Amino acid sequence: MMPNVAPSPVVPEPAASLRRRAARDFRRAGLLAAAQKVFARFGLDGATIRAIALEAGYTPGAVYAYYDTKEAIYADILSQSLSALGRALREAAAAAPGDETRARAVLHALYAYYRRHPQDLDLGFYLFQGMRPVGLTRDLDRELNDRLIAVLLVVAHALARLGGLTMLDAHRETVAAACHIFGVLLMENTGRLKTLDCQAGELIDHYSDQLVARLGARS
Amino acid sequence: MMPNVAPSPVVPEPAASLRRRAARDFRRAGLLAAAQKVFARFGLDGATIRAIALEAGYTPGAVYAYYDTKEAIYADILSQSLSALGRALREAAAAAPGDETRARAVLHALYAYYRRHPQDLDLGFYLFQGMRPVGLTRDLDRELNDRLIAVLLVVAHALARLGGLTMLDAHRETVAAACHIFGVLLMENTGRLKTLDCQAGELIDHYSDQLVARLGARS
Amino acid sequence: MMPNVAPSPVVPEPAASLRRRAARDFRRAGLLAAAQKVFARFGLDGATIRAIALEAGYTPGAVYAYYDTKEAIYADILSQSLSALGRALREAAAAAPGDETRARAVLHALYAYYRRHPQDLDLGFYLFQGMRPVGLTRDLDRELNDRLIAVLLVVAHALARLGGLTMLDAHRETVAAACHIFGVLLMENTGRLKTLDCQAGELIDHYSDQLVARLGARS
Amino acid sequence: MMPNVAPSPVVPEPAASLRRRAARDFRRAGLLAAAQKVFARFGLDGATIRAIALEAGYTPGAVYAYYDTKEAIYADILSQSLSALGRALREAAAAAPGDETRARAVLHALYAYYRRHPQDLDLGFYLFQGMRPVGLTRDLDRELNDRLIAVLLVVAHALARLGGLTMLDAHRETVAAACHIFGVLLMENTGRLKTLDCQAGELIDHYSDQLVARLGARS
DNA sequence: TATGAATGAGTCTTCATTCAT
DNA sequence: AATGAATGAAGACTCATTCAT
Repeated sequence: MMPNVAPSPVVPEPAASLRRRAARDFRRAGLLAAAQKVFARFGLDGATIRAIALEAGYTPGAVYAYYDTKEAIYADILSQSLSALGRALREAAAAAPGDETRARAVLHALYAYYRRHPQDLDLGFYLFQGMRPVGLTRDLDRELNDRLIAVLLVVAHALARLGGLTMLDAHRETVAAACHIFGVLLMENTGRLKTLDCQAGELIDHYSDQLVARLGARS
Repeated sequence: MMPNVAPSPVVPEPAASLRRRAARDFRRAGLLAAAQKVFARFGLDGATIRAIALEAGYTPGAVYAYYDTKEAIYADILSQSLSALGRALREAAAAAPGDETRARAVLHALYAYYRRHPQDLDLGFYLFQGMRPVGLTRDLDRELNDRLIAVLLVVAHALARLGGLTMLDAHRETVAAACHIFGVLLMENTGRLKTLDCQAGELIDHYSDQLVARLGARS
Repeated sequence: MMPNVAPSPVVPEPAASLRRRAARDFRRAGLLAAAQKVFARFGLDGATIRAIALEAGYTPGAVYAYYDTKEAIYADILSQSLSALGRALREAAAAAPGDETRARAVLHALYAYYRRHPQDLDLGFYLFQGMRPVGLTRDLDRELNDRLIAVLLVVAHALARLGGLTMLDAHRETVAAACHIFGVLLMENTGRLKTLDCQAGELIDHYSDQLVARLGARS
Repeated sequence: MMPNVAPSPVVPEPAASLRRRAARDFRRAGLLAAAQKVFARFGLDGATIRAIALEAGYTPGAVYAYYDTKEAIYADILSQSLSALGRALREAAAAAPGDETRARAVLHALYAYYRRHPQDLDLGFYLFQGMRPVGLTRDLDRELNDRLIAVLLVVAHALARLGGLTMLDAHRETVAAACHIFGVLLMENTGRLKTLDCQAGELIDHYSDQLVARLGARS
């Protein structure tokens, strides 16, 4: 599940093996990039193995040298997505001058990331529901979960600092905020927000304002 | 039964016709129930015509005597769902003694309904995105939208009363609350909430408290 | 196969039976008319039993009280069509003042009939090819053939008179002319004539001119 | 075989690729042959994807590796047919010593070709009517039309030479002749000619005689 | 006589996956 | 490692026909 990082072997690998492994990882990365592209363009339904393979310059059969299953590709995409999201949040947090700004920035970054990558939300929520006939392995699911927790930790830290909260309380606020943001994104992506004549950005700001006010008042 | 007399269209239908119509509606309802069951068990993807037909004790072809299209079945499920939701909300509103209680009750009812019917949320959000290649008819989409708006109106009324809001402001608060609730449900249904060690009910209550406090303070 | 003519019984039928039979024939005629209408509007492929039944105000099952098979309906349509064509030809022949005019008129009538009823040509040629897995009964096929011969006899008479031909020679010329006319119709109906920038009417006239000139010169 | 060297697009293809392409073409040809066989045996309606696939020794899905669509197969059959017809006509024209003989030979070749391939006429006329709900692409239709025109040009040339006609007049005569020949074929293929006790060959000869006589007299 | 519910065999088409090469 | 041919199971949908009522 962490295909980009070569496992640190206890005994150093022979050079040829290393080279091969590196080459393999490189090609796998290309495949993944192709999958992401296809996925972003055509969504869950359109992301067929054939389409991904072609985008990557392969034939369908070749894909199975790198991934056992279509779901495995999805999982890898999601994994990458969570990494990217983590990076985006950390950057947002780092760039913000004060506690209040940081809290706002982090929340907005969470929204902005999925706004730019709407399909990733689909993946995250609708592919890996755990009850799927052919879902992910437990290991995979757990790993993705851990990754999500790590990501949200960035938010929690920002909120904890702002409100002087315990990490437990900050966690609760973070989850609540995440729910809100994902809810807004869901409504937006499915066109309901337009139907209801509301703007996603305003809803997010509104929520941020309230949250920041509430937490700011505590300290 | 006067079989030789053509029914004059103004007078009530002959008994036989009525009976037949009733029988047909009954079977159609059975089909719908089967569809709902299949749907709840296997999700959007698993709800194939074949599966629905078999669940209802039919062959696939028979389904088309009742619904022209797979989407039509979905639409009917969603339509029924929205009706039921509307009823639930109105009951909740009616049963509540005061403004504050009513606001809380309505929000909770919205949450509770979809908690009991998780797949209906999928339907609502993922089938009728409006941008699907072969989605619903425009008419159907509009009808369902109108229905959703009508349902949310019950919430808006409750919030307006509580906070002395204009209907426009109440609408905005309603949409925000809906986003929150749907976000919580999304996280819960996909198992994320358990992973993150949070309880949906608490999140909803938390939000309600805040909202009620905020609106209650205004009046 | 001659559903419009009640068989002359040796012993007179009881009145009730007669009435019933007449009623039945009447309804069967309605069905046939509906079939013709559907057929003319939607062509071979579109003429489903359901469509025919609905057009006639029946349900699909009812059709089978009058026709054993879809093909039987087709046969009946074709039979009627041949009758109508015969009538048209005889009228054309009767109305024409001289031999030359009559020959021309009859040929033109043949063309004009199928121009007005293009689907009947389809029926005549493409349904009853004799090699079909489920075609017509031998009897039916023979009857239709006899009918066609009778129709062409009108043409043959006209040509015989004009050219002073034996009936055998006239028959050959008739068949040749029929081939030509059907060929033109085929090309026209399938859009080839437009593609090739020719006009059906001119082609027919051209052929008539030549034929009349040739035969007229003999006598 | 130099598998590590990417083929530079200008230089000739590597042998392996060529071989594969040839193999593919071979199988595609096999599929086409199967389609033609099925088509000849069972006609338009009987030529289902399943039947074609089975005849070729494939499963239905495999067909789609070679043809995107059922119509595409039809189009290919027709295309091949038109090529073969063109060849036949050119050969007939080339082999004939004088103008008169050539005109006769070409007309007869047109007849003879479709006599040997009766189903190709069906295809030509009944599949590509241009008004079908889901017919061919415009491009394909146009291409096939152009091909038909090119084929008929061979006939037109022969007639023009014989009669000293302008190409426009020759074209008209060609279309007229084609109508006649197709009409005869239609009557023959559907068994009407036998019923009417006529011989296709004689009809064609008769028409040729007349035409040749008429045109020959002009020059 | 007519209904209308239901069947069953069929239509084209898609696609993840396998496997010999 | 990669190909690409092929499978097999599935998808939605159609329709002539049957049959209990």
